[in-house]
Amino acid sequence: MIPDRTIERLSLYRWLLEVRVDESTVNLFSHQLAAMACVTPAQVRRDLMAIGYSGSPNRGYMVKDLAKSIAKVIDGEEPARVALVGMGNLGRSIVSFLRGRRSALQVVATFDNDESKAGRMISGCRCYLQNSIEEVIASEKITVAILTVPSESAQEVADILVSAGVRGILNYAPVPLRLPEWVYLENRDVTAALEKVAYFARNSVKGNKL
Amino acid sequence: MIPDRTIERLSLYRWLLEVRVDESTVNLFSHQLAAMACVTPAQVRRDLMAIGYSGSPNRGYMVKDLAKSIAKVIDGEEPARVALVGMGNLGRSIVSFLRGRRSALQVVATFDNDESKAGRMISGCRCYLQNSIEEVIASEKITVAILTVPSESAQEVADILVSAGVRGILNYAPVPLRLPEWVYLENRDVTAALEKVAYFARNSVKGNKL
DNA sequence: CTGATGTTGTGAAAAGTATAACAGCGTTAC
DNA sequence: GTAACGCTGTTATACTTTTCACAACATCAG
Repeated sequence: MIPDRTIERLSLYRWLLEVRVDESTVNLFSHQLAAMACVTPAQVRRDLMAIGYSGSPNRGYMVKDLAKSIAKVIDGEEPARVALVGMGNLGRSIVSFLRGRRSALQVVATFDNDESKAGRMISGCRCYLQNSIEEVIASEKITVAILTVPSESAQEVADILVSAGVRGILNYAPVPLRLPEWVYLENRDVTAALEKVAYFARNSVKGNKL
Repeated sequence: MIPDRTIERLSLYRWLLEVRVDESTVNLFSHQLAAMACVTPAQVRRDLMAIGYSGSPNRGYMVKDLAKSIAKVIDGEEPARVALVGMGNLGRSIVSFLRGRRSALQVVATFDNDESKAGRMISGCRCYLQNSIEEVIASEKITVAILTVPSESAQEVADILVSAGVRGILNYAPVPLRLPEWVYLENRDVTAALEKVAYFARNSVKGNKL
C-alpha cells in the first residue's frame, strides 16, 4: 500500500516530467528531479522504489519510461469517472479547469439545484438536476465526486453519492463529512487552509525579523 | 512550535465549537469533540496540550473558553491582511466565500491583469491592476496571499509578492513554486488532489468488493 | 467519610515518514 | 585491464506524529 504523501509526490513528479523537462532530455537523475520537486534525492529514490521502478546507475531514469510507470500506478487501468455537484462559481471554475487536462480524470456529469442550469452543457459538461444524482451516478458508473455545494447540504449530498457508489470525495464545503471508512475523503476547506497559512506566515521561525 | 497537522485540527475544533455545538452546551469532553472531528480523544487532548489549554476532570472543556483559547493561538494578535491575485472564476468565488467569514482573515486587496476589472469593487473587495502589486502589498501591510493566476505567471507573481513582504502563500496554480524557505507555502492543485482521491477510491483496501 | 465512576494530562510505546549511509555497479579515463 | 567516479537501490537511522496506558483528580452516592 503506497502512502498518501508518496502518491502526492508521484503526481508531482509526473507533472514535472511532462511539463518541466525539456523534450530533448531522455534521462535524468534523482537529484535533478528532487531539485524540481523541492525534496531530497533520497526521497525521490524511495518514492520510485514504492512503485517498483528502477533506473540505472550512471544513467538515472528514462524520462518517458518513468512518466509511464507513474501513470500506470496513479491512473490505473481505466479513466476515473468523476462527477461534480454544485455548479456555482467554484464548481464551474473547477470543471473548466479540469476539462481536457488529464485523460485519466473524466468529469462526465455535473449537478445543480438550479433548474435553469439543468439539462444544459456548462463548461463543456452535461449538467443534471440534483435530484437525479443517484440515478446518474449509478448509470454512468461514477466513482469519484467533487463537492462544491453549500455547507448546509454537503452531508446530505455526500450520503447520496456514497450510497450510489462513489468511493472517493473531494470536498470543498467547509464541513467535516461523516462517511463510511471505505470512502476516501479529501477536504479542501478554504478557510482552514488560509488560517493555517496565516498562522505560519506569522510564526515562521526563520524569518522572525519583522 | 506547533506542528502543521495540529493547527489544521485546531482550526477544525474551533469551527465545530462555534457551529456544531449547541448554544446551551457549556462544557464538553474530549471524546465528544473527537467524535465530531473524526479523530481519537487522545488526539484532541494532545492537541489542546499543545496550546496550553487545560480542562478539568469530570467537567471536560468549557466551550466558549476553549474556542477563545484556540482563537488566540490561530488568529494571533491582530487580523491577517490578505491579498488575492487573479480574479477569474476561482478567485472571485474564494473572495466572496471568505467575505465576512472570519474577522481574523481580512481580504483587503485583489489583483487582476484585466483593465476592466481594475479599480472596481468585485465581490466586495477593491480590485487593483496587477502591476501595482508591489506597491499595494507594502502600503497595505499585507502578509498573506492567495494565488489564483494561470500557471504561466504563478512563479513571477509569487516572486513579486514575496519581495513586497508576503510571508505566506496559498497557491491554487498547478505549479510547484520556488520560494525562500521562510515563506510558508500551501499548494491546492486541483488535479493533484483529484488524482489522489481517484487513486485511493480505486485502491482502498477495505471496500475492495467491486 | 469512603468507594466507584469517569474524566484529564502526560510519559512511554508504536506507527508512520523522511533522511542518511553505503554496497554494488555501469561508465569513463587512462 | 583497472582504478576512480557517481549514480542507484536498499538497509539502517533519525525524526515526527499518533496512540496507548495510567496516575491524579473531581464528583457523586451512600
